[in-house]
Amino acid sequence: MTMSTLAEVAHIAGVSSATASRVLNGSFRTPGEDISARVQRAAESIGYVPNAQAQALATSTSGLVGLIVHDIAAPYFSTIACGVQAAARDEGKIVLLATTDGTPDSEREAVAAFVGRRADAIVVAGSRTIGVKAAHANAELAKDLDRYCNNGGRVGVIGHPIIGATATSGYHLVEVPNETLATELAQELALEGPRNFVIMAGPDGLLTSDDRVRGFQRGLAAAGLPRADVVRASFNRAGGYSTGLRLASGLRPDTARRDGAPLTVLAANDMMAIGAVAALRSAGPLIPQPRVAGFDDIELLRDFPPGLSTVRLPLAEIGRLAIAEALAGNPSPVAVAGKIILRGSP
Amino acid sequence: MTMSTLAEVAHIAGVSSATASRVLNGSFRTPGEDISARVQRAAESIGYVPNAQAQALATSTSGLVGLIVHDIAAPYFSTIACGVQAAARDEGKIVLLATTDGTPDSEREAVAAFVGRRADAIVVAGSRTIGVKAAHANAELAKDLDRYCNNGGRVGVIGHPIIGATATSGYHLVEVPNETLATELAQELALEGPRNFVIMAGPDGLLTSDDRVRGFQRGLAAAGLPRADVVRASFNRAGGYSTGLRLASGLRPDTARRDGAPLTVLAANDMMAIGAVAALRSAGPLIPQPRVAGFDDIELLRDFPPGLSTVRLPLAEIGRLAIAEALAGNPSPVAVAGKIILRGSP
DNA sequence: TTGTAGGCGTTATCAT
DNA sequence: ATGATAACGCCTACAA
Repeated sequence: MTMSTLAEVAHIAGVSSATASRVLNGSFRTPGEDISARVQRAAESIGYVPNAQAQALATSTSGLVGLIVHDIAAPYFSTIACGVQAAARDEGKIVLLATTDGTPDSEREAVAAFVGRRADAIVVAGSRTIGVKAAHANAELAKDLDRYCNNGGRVGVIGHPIIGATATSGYHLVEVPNETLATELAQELALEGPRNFVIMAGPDGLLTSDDRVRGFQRGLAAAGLPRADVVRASFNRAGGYSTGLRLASGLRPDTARRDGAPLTVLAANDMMAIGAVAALRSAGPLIPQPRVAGFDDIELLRDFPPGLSTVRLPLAEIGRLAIAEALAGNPSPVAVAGKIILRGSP
Repeated sequence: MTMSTLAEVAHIAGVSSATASRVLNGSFRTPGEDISARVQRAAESIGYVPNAQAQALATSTSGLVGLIVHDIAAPYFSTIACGVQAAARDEGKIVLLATTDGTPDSEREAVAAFVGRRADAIVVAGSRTIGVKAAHANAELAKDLDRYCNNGGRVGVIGHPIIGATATSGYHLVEVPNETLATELAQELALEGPRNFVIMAGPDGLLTSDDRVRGFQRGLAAAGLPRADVVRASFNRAGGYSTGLRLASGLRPDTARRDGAPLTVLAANDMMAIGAVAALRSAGPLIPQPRVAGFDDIELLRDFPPGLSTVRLPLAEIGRLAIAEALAGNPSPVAVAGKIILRGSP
């Protein structure tokens, strides 16, 4: 992996490397016409590609931005990544990707890798998890990010501030009104007639999930309904499927709720919702037919029958904002809007 | 973005930077116990994080791998990216992401950026497009990649070799039997009874799409059926939707095919398929009900009713292989297996 | 306008 | 075992 260098170009063109640098990478064309052409030709002839690492070292700006997600294969994150990528390209940055499964330890690793690369900004897209097990790693994560910020690094955070972060500048939050939107969705759904609600959530302590659960409960309360039971599983399709099976087994005709009102599952995200739908369907026809609502409005699910009621989040825009605000150094948090999407029959 | 340096650590610990380097980053613990501890403590105290760029410069190995996709938000690519990411992490590399929409020009840009960063390997995941418009850019792309290879770079390619590439080493191909699998799928589907087949494909010249179309036609021929019409659109849901609408309008009761056999759409990927399903559904109930088959077996679509017949590709494994083979320098191409998935009813 | 020289943060080759 | 010192490839005052 040894490629041609500026010095070689300069040698071929018969100029100093300073001059070569100026014509090839310098912003203003201080050099003269003829010499400039000579250098260009020399560079072209040997396929010179500037060593960005060396440039970064010399200029102390890497042109890199880091993106941390739980799982790039999940549509939620890949859509955010799309926005980040687009914005990064607009800014002439290139993106470093890390996936962490949401574990604070891998998040620390990812941050360390990005800081080591001297990324100009880091976007933390995945929601954090609080709780005793994660407490130490979270504290360390905050410490690492704080130090990065104090050294001039910018971090874009989606949804929730970094827990325990104290740096006074460098953090840029994209606020997502999860709780409010969840409240609205639950209220709308409560309007549709008598239902038995159950909430399908991610692990306790996963902030995004917790926000949405809280919102659902608030919405139900506002509609004069009792608190719903909360069943928890992993925050993805598999979690939705397994808890869906459990629910289905409780819905067999012989164990049907006495009031006969249909069940409505409020899932904390679309992936869980779709898992629940699949599980309920696998249990055969149920009467009354349960309904399922999700959150995020994953694009692929929009065509899914029966239509899933959900909350649309501008995911790509969220990603775009996270990186753009961070790079711009805009101090105040920005908020995005969501939209209740009511779909489906049964 | 100026952080503490090795020299600072060394100064605090009262040793030379060479020694500090050895204890902090050197593989073997040549230094003595006490001095080693002093350095560790010094590093910890100021939150020293080695500058990977400087390390890269000194060792001429960046620890970076590049990934080029058409669209990271598309499940096909995000699943591949997941495999790439996992394999990269196993190798201690970190991944650079670029999205190109499949245009050869952006692909060149991405390659240039990665080469500039001196990536240890580059994975080109998106299928290339051939044709007069792209000819020049493709040639340039091949030239850039060739040079990268000749300088010791590794490139992992998925599906098709780089068009016009001539470097004798450095390329590592993951073969995907698109044509064969398409043939099998078409044959299986032809077995299910009399149908009118139509092929829904991506743009002419998009290699992956072309392979699949060819395979479909071969399968139909093997089943004794005539060549199917090929309708083309963009290689995604939108393309499937728009051509689906066109098909639907040709299927109105008053224009029904005279032989009354149901229509089967062979879509060149799952996204087009799902778009077609949505379009056909939007046209209201049709008799006989058309069927749609896809390709890729996108995970989210597995729960989709009516079940889509499709071809399962081990996408994450493909990504993993592409990067692993490249990094390992394994000279011979590797092939992956696919699997016909028959699902659903009308 | 062009060239010279020093520095960016590490590693690696020497001596010591 | 440790410490100078020279690269690594580039940029940027500063001098010419």
